[in-house]
Amino acid sequence: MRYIRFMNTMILSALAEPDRKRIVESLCDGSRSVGEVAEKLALRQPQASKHLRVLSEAGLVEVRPVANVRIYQLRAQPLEELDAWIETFRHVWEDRFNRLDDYLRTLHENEARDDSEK
Amino acid sequence: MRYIRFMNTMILSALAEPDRKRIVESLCDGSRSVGEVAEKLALRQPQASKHLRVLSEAGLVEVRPVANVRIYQLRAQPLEELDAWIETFRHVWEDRFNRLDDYLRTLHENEARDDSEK
DNA sequence: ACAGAATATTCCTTAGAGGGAATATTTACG
DNA sequence: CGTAAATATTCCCTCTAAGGAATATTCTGT
Repeated sequence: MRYIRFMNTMILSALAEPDRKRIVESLCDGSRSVGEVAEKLALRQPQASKHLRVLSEAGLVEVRPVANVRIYQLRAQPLEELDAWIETFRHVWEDRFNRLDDYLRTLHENEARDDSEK
Repeated sequence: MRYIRFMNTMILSALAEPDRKRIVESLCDGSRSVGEVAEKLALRQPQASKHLRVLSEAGLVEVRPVANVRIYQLRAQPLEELDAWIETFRHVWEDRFNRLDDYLRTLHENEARDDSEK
């Protein structure tokens, strides 16, 4: 089976950390400085910085230095990739025939040894 | 800020493990027994079993015993949740005004101390 | 060049995840 | 009931990730 898009697990593990997921969510409505992120999410500055680093290395955010402040904002690409990847599974929750397929497959499984099915 | 759907980080960390992500992808086109999963992905049986357990606890798959075989298949709900969650960010890669917004916000940031803006 | 923000990094420690190997469990079947 | 196949679990070990505290770095303004 072939998948349309490449989906890096780095993105997923970056998002798998609760605080980092919160950071990403908080950046959803605009960019923020490290201090703002830390304050808003009640994180200590070093932890905010570390998390933002991981997010940055995963490509989920990008930095922009402004005065003596660093503004972080979401990057579109990995989010789009994730969206495309999950799209691959859309049929799982839309196809009504999945259950039937699986049922037939189960029977097949069950009688594979007998080789007696169609 | 409020988010439409609840998105469990357990789902994300389950998917963050490369082999587990492969398992999920391999279940995309139908259910499979543990043995099939293990063979197809060149995993040892115990590891396949352990990974499937984690996926199961995250709600990503469900089991169905058939004969002396256990058939695993994807569950729709968490995938749908993930889709809904990522949907929250759609504007990030669609809005053309994001950059402008961010630029304005940057200026705001820069002058916040002066308290000179509205 | 200096002082003081804002941010990044380092070091240390700890908790948890994941693999390997061995073993337990379940189920079908004779 | 005993055996064999399929699967789950346990134990042990290692490696990495994450937090805390302290410190280094970078940038701005003077």
